[in-house]
Amino acid sequence: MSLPKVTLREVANEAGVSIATASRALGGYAPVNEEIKKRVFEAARKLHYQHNLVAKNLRTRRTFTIGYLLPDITNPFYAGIARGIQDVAGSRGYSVILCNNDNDPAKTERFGKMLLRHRVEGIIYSTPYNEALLEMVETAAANGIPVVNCYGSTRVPSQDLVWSDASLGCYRGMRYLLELGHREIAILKVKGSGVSERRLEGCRKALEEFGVPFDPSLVIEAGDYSQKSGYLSAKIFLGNRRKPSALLSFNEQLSIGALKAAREVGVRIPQDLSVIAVDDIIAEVLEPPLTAIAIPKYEAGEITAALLLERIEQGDNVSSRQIILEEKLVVRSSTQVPRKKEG
Amino acid sequence: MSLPKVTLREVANEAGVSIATASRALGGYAPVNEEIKKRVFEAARKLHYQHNLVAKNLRTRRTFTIGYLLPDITNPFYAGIARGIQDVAGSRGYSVILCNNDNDPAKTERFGKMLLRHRVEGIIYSTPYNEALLEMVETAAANGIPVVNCYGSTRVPSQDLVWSDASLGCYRGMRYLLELGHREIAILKVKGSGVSERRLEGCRKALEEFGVPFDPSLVIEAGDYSQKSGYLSAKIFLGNRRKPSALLSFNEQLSIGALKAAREVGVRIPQDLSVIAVDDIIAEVLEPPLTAIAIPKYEAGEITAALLLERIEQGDNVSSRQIILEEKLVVRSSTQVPRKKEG
DNA sequence: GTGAAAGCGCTAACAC
DNA sequence: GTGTTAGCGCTTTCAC
Repeated sequence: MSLPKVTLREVANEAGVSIATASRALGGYAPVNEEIKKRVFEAARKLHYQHNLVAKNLRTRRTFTIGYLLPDITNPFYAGIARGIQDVAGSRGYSVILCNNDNDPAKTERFGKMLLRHRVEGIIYSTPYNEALLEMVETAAANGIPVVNCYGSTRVPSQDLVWSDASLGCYRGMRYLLELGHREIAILKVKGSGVSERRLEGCRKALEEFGVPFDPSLVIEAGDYSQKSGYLSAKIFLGNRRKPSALLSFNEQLSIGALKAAREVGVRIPQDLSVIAVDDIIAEVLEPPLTAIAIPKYEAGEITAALLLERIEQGDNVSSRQIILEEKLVVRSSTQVPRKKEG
Repeated sequence: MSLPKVTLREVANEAGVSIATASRALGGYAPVNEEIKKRVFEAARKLHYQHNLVAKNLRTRRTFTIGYLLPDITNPFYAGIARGIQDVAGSRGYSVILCNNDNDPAKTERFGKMLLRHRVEGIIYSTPYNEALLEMVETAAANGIPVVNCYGSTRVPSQDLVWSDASLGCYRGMRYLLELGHREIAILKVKGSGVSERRLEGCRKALEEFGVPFDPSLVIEAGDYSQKSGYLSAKIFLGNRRKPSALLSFNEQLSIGALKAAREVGVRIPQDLSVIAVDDIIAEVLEPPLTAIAIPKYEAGEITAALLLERIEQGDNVSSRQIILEEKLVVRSSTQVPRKKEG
């Protein structure tokens, strides 16, 4: 392969100056005679010189690279965050290495080590708790490389954290349903999920404000955040004698399953059942287009990256920050006023 | 920040051996006395030594890093490819730097240069043609770093190319409709798209095999691959006197728009109109679940990465390869036999 | 302003 | 098997 790699030495020779001068001219590290500068640039162009960042990084002990540890880039939620991160990192001259860990501790450990060895200058993570993640964060901290949490484990103490207010989001959704006149509102949550608990809090707060007693029997617990779980859970509550007039589900995938179940048993949306889903990835193209509680993934990514770069560049002497973004309600056609009660 | 960074020197001192021996022990570059080896590992562990890849990379002139140039990771199509790439790269010890260029020549140029300066060992691209892309590919080639095209510009000559057979995919979709008995089949393509032309070829081949004359008036040209274009185009053909019994659309987003238009004018799917879409990202959760022609994005990513790594490791003396994957038909409920013609 | 030289942290000859 | 030494390609004192 490859032609003889051209280094600063060649450029310097071609321009008839020392390596140091060539470096200074090209890198703008120190003032260089204009005429010489021109000669150096000309030589570099002519030889197709490509600045070797590996060498530079070794010498300067900086890499302008950060790592992003996420479950799966194929999940649009994380893709949104990733894009936000990359946009601000890129605009400030940093590259980012993506690591899909599938929430697998073994992969987390492998990638974590890899990032540290690559001497990334900072790490962002969006993954749930496990031992390997905790250890990664700790050794990173011990090595003085900042770590910021963006929708990742709340059980891992990290310097900065970016999330959105799950409680507020659901408070808003619930309020909207209550304002429409709904009083029997089913809630589709996920068992054992901390976020689900916070969402539930928001719901309760709204109910309280409307003087509607919280009814635990209207809370359905799905096994996980999947379409299938949503489908199965919805089948159960749709089969009950009790007919809620609205459903607030804590995840888009769950809602898709619920929609399918509703269609199968002839429950029309929104005429028979109003539906709100958390997250707004494909809600708009579903049938009917879903009223949704939108999570600001892209903005979260941007802000997270900004916090990280600040720590990298200003040094690590800032106290830890928690940024909680808002989740907004996007009203579409899956919600309407409830039908009058029969009987 | 940071504790005094521990280097091989410290580890060697701690273990009471030379730097070279420590390096050999840790890196497994050469046989080392078992007992000494143990001492070195123990010292490394004790000091929390992290192998410095920047230094190693400079010395060995390798980086085990590749670059992936794509339009936008937020687009599930590219996210699928990216995941395939990262999985095989990761499993073979390579990291990948993602670059979202939004098809913007300026970004393409910036990222291209950045990758070369980082001394990536190979580049994969999935972006349409522009001058900057062409130049990037050429300078990479000139520097001996292999470049592989995965669903990227067919106008840029590259060493290897991975695509799927657009013509075959649509041939299969068309055949399926014809087998069901459809004879008036509308085709929703995109103006000025090379892929669309190949898809059209597949359609014509199927029609020919069934002895059904190709009718250009059934081909609708959308302005681009967006929902809105699909909606507008569908509105037009649904309003015509001529009522095709089926629609084959060359993109999922187009189909979503078409579905919406159909609902608005009371055309039921599949009773009044059978629909097939190309690509299978959210086709399953649409209403009705769409029969789709699936594009093997993940597999394409895997294969592309494998080809690239092969070139990196075996050297560049293989002749160029073109891998054309199959697109498969996934039958769901948006297609059925046509209704009998009225009158 | 410019050049000589040291050295970032590692690996790989080369001797022993 | 092990140690000594010479770089990888840069940036950055330090002299001039």
